[in-house]
Amino acid sequence: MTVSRVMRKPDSVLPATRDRVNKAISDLGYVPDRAAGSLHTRRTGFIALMLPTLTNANFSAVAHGLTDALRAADYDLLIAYTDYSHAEEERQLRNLLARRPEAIVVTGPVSRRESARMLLAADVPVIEIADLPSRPIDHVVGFSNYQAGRTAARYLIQKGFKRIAAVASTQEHEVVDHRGEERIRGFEDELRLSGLPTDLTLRHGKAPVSYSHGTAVAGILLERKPPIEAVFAVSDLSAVGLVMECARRGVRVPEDLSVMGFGDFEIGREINPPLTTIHVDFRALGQRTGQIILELLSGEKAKTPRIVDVGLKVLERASVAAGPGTAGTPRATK
Amino acid sequence: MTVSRVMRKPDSVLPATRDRVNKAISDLGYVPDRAAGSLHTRRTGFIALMLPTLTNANFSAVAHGLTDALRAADYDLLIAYTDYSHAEEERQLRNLLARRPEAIVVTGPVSRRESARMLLAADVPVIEIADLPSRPIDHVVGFSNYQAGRTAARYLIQKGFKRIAAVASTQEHEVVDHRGEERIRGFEDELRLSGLPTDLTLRHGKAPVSYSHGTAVAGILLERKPPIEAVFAVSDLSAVGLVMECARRGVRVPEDLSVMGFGDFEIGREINPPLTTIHVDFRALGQRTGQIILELLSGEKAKTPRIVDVGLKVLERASVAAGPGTAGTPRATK
DNA sequence: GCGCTTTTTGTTAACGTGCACATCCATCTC
DNA sequence: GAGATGGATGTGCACGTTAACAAAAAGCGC
Repeated sequence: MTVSRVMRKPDSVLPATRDRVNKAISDLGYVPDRAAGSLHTRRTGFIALMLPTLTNANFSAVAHGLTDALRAADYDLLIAYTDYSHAEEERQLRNLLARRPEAIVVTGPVSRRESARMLLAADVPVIEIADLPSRPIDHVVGFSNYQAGRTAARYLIQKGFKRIAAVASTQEHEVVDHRGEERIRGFEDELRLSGLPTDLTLRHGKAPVSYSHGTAVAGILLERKPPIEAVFAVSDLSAVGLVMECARRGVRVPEDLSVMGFGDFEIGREINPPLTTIHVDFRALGQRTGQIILELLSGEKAKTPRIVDVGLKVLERASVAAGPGTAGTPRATK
Repeated sequence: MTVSRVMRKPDSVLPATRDRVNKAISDLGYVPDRAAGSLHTRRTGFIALMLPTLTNANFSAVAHGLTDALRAADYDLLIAYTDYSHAEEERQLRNLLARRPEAIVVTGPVSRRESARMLLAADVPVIEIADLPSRPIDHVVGFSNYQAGRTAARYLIQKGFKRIAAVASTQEHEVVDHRGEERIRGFEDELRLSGLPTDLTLRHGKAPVSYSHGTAVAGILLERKPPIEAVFAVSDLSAVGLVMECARRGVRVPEDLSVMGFGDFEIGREINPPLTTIHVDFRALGQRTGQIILELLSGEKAKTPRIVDVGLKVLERASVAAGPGTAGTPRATK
């Protein structure tokens, strides 16, 4: 007991005793067992974070942001990833709950009923991030992937393009990039509103998409007749692969094909031409999530679910030009 | 107790009872508390993984590989990252140990004496990964970063280059990319052995390096007189940034400057020209680490520390040409 | 130095689970 | 039908920690 006091409120122990205890701690290399402590205090110090994958800079940024916010408060992140599989999500969720996290952060809307039931039963704050679910379980810190898609389409339409394609992964039964699909849905809806065709959407491969996705779809995309004028890729990574493959084939971006991505990955800024994309501040999203968790756990829980939209913005760079529908390309008007 | 039996050996309970229990479990959304279980069984099911950062595809690959290997055995990964800071490493380590992991995986050699002492006192298998420490604590699954550097230098020297630079991050007191430094050390040693100057090494910014590191050093590098013929970057990411900046400046790679990276990041394959680099199979490294942990924990522990070198190989791509010291460039000989 | 207050240290019990053992009940054997 | 057998279920305890309380020690005023 005195040891416990030395570690937790050193001032309540006489300096002489404290020194003796500290010596013993140091000699033995004693580190208290938090599992045992948790059992008594009912506080595990775990925050669960469920991501589709770790191999994605934006999701890593969320983890970093969360850590930033939680570091001072001595919470540990318990990270799980699902590889975009619903079955795996449910499995991982059960695992996580067995660790009694004090809050649970899940990426995007929880897909399965069973998963949602488990979350409700766990009776801890649940924060869905990186999307705005139509029927949230509890709290939300995200942005509308649907609106991201519509915004992208609107941008390309305003630029004067008519033949606009989208590229995404295929939808398999268990493995679905739900947020990517929402972007595609918004994109196609916006095209429809402008009376443009939506049958140019190209699906290939399994989520998550990466550079090779873009290189793989480039061939198919470039063969389309009449030629496609602009493409929106669900992810910058695919968009970058596409731009690179265009360079290899001698197809000029944006003169021959305009390319737009999503996610504002660092590489998009560096390639030539720099990639026009949609930016979401994922690190801030993670930090905001962390702050909300701290508020919720510090007891001042206004019971009302918090819904935070961190927004998004188009980053105009050079991979999108003006389309044939405009008076002329910026180049021509100069 | 009967509930415990239903969950762990269902056959030892009468079907009728089992059904009743399962119904209650399902109604309540009961998930057993592993912390409480661990207290009794002395098995937490945690494997600790300490990484410098999550925002690095190769380290993420290690995590994925580890998970692959451990998934079947019902272990959970407890991931911590240090942002390359020694102080943070020690802090995180203390945190991790409080969770009583059954094995601890740390990236690279443990830098601080205090950290090493804690690991020893924890009395669980320790696996140092992604390097070959000269004085390992316990087990090792890695490769020699020093040899990676020497290999890179040897490759560039054989190509006929004389003025060869290296780019890396600066060494700050607390924030050091130790493995990157090892590569630079090996690189410079090999240059020295060939009587080449080592004063062309350029340091910039704090670890970890990324694309912007490459773009930032490009200017300085290209101003050197007489001109530098080839560059080795501690990371592909920096190398890619460098190649991109060269493209913007009209400097041809590899005709005007040969560039070599390390890590075989996916983007290196996609850029133009594709990046010559050193490949290490980080996913396999993670899987191998997982296998070894399973062997060690399944009791058949041959007490002898296991030292596994997963090796590395040069991936010859187009960003390195033949140097001025050769009879001619490959292009010329054709 | 005596009684009082305050500070420091010690004791007990409980958190949720699972092993070991105890008990119970149905079935079988003779 | 009494006793033995074996399978199913229940009970007690321990794991390492900490809150609450109890006890002891130290400080203080007169």
